Amino acid sequence: MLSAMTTGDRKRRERETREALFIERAHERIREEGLLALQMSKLAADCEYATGTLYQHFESKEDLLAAVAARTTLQRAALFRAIPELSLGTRSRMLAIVLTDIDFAAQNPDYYRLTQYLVTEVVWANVSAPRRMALLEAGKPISEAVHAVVAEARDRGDLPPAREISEDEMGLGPWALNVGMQSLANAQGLLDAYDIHRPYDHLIRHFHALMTGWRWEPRLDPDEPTVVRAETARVRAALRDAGLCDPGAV
Amino acid sequence: MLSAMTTGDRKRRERETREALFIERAHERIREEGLLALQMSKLAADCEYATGTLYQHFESKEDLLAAVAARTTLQRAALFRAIPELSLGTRSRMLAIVLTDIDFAAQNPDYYRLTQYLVTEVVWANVSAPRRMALLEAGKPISEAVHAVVAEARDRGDLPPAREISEDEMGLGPWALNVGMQSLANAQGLLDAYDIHRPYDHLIRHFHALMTGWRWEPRLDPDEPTVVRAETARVRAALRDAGLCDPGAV
DNA sequence: ACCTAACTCGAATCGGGTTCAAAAAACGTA
DNA sequence: TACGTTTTTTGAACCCGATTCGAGTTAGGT
Repeated sequence: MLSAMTTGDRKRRERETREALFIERAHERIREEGLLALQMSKLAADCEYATGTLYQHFESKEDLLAAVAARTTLQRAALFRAIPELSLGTRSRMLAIVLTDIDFAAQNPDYYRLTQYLVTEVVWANVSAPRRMALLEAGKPISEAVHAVVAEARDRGDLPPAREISEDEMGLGPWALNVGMQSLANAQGLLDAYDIHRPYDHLIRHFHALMTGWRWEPRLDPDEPTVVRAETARVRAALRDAGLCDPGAV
Repeated sequence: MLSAMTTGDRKRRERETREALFIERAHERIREEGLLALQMSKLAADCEYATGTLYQHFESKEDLLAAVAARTTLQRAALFRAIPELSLGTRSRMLAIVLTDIDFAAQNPDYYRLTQYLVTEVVWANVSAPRRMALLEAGKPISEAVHAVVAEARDRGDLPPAREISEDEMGLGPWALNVGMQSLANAQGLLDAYDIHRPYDHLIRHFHALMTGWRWEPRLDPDEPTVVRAETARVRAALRDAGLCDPGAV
């Protein structure tokens, strides 16, 4: 009885290790050769397993991709955990969240492309329900961080009391702005066609406009480039001091 | 010589008609059965042509999808042409642009999904250069409308004079907000997980926050639901009067 | 040592996008 | 109108890669 349980445990552990190996290697291959080049049989061979074994872990290729995305989302989400505790004003902490996301996207260009591809109906339809949930779940800490900062801002009076808008709905604005800018920035040739460069600088400025529009104090004019840049630098420095930001980030 | 030219013309016309037929039918099938179900050989058979003939018009399946998207983008873009001439304040005209887009998305749910799928690196890579350009080109009238409204707002003093931001870069904010909200709203189960409903109502409120943050007059508090709703109704009415909006829209 | 259940293997299957050699049509010429 | 040449159309064959599944292997229990 006891032995059955422990050997059972070992097998489960081994299974998880193998799954992690598949996910890890898949991510490497995507980083190196792109989504296009990823092949199930090649990946299996790479890990020294048969194709069929790979399919014991993932119902489909899309399912595997979702697992890769979930793993990276977990890493990404971890970056946001400590932000609500930063010794910065609430509005600056909100900026910290945006900057953290921008930097993460810059350092993991394939992550956004993968996510974008995944949530496409065609692809999403082939992801198993548990993995969909895992992916959604993995992002929760981010919205929790946003929620906490918004709630504190209201408590402190930095943000007017809610009338008909919840914390999450308030966070939806910057979230959508972020996602949208990532999409536009990633669409090959799109922004070039409009002669728009450095999209993330614009993201930051529009973010400030949005916050100021909601009367989040201290208000900051998005059209004061010097002030905007100074605030960005200040918050980045705070992130760096707290060790929440790779020194590599611009 | 003359005859050669005229018969050549006829052939070109016939070719274009056939291409339009393919695009039209492909769109129908996508509407009815979804992107997933579209098959090149089935589509060709549906139009009573051989598979190979279809490939005389489109280099690949993705190329065909881009053509479908371009056609719909042309229709969509046409809706924006007359907006700068509307007898509304500049800020309300900006809202008119956003509302028009929301309504179009609501009436053409597959259009956004298709576009989202198309700009994915994996898919975009298989679209021929001319069609990519055609798709980008098709959207130009939209950015021209935005450009015109922003320029007029500055002229009239509704919007402070540009410091370091062009008209297009100003329009980038609402654009990103729109695209982002569409993405989030389309990602099956995502917003539900955060208990967020009616994403487009929030889009409108965040839009107002963004505009107010840029000091676009007359400023409007995004957290005054009554005022926001009234303004939405007013602008929708103006669109309807000008015949720029299907009466079916909410 | 043997039996059985669970797992692993990879060659075979399958589906659908894409190609291409043959057939048909269109065109120009005598 | 008949004939050679070029262009277009055709759809069965090809190819690629995701997925499956029956044979072979391993591990646990007796």
